[in-house]
Amino acid sequence: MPELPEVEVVRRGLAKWVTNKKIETVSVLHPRAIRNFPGTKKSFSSQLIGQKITAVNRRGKYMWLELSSGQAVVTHLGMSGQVLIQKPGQEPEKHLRIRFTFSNYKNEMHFVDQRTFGGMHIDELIQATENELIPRNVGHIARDPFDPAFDLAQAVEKLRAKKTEIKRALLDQTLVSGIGNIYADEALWRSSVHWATPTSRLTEAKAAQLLTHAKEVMSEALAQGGTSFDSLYVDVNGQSGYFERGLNAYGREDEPCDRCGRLLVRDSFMNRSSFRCPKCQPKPRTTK
DNA sequence: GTTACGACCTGCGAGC
DNA sequence: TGCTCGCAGGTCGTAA
Repeated sequence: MPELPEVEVVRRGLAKWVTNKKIETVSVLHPRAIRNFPGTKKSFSSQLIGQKITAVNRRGKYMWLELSSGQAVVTHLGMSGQVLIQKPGQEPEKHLRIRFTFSNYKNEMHFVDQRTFGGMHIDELIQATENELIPRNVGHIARDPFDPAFDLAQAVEKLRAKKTEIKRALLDQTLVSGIGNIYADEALWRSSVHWATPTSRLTEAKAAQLLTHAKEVMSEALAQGGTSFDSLYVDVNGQSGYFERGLNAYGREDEPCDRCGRLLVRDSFMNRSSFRCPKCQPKPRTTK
């Protein structure tokens, strides 16, 4: 599933291949892929044709192509989205949703998405700070730990102020962005914290450690090209990452804990899974 | 205002 | 062999 490291791998690939390329055609093949765009498929295309891509940026799991018009094509990969650079004339992918061609680049850019949780829309860029433009609809997303302007102390304060369980807070993109289910479980394992621990019970030091571990594990994943469990996450060339081998908790039910040897367990959490070591990450006595 | 939870969606694997 | 059902999970809208 694409979380921050996976999105960053894709962003880097796109920045390399599509910066300064001029959009010639845009074909929307599935309406859900542009469900956050208020116009039609035709108006989506017509607004983009002739525009030059000037940069590719990211905040958390949101990525956007900056355009010469001052607008941006905002992209979220959802659970199964991919952005691929493909040679023209190749057999289209089964779940190809949007195809871009360029007037000054022979290859095509394909947005492919099996589960259609991802999508693209066109947005206006607004001034976030003196030197920073972000799409209007990304304004509510907090800075991620890789952002040079990320403020750890402020993030710790926001996290502890939230009256909820720690994992729910880690997944809240308005507090800290980029962390999804996999890296939340990994950060919690590294910090020996149970997912249901109330945020109010975390000391400042523990909350800071947790966010530091989240950044650490995502940095390691990024260095290995991201985490892949299947063909659903690949870079712009269709290559999978290797970080699955580096995971200590996620997806490792009934395997021994790398720290103490106890068998890891899987809990049901928010209609999804949470993996932990029952010895290193015991259930808190109270969840209030 | 804040928090919790269901819906969205498709492919795969398990179970019958 | 073929069918049904549960599971995967990020985001958003709605209910409490």
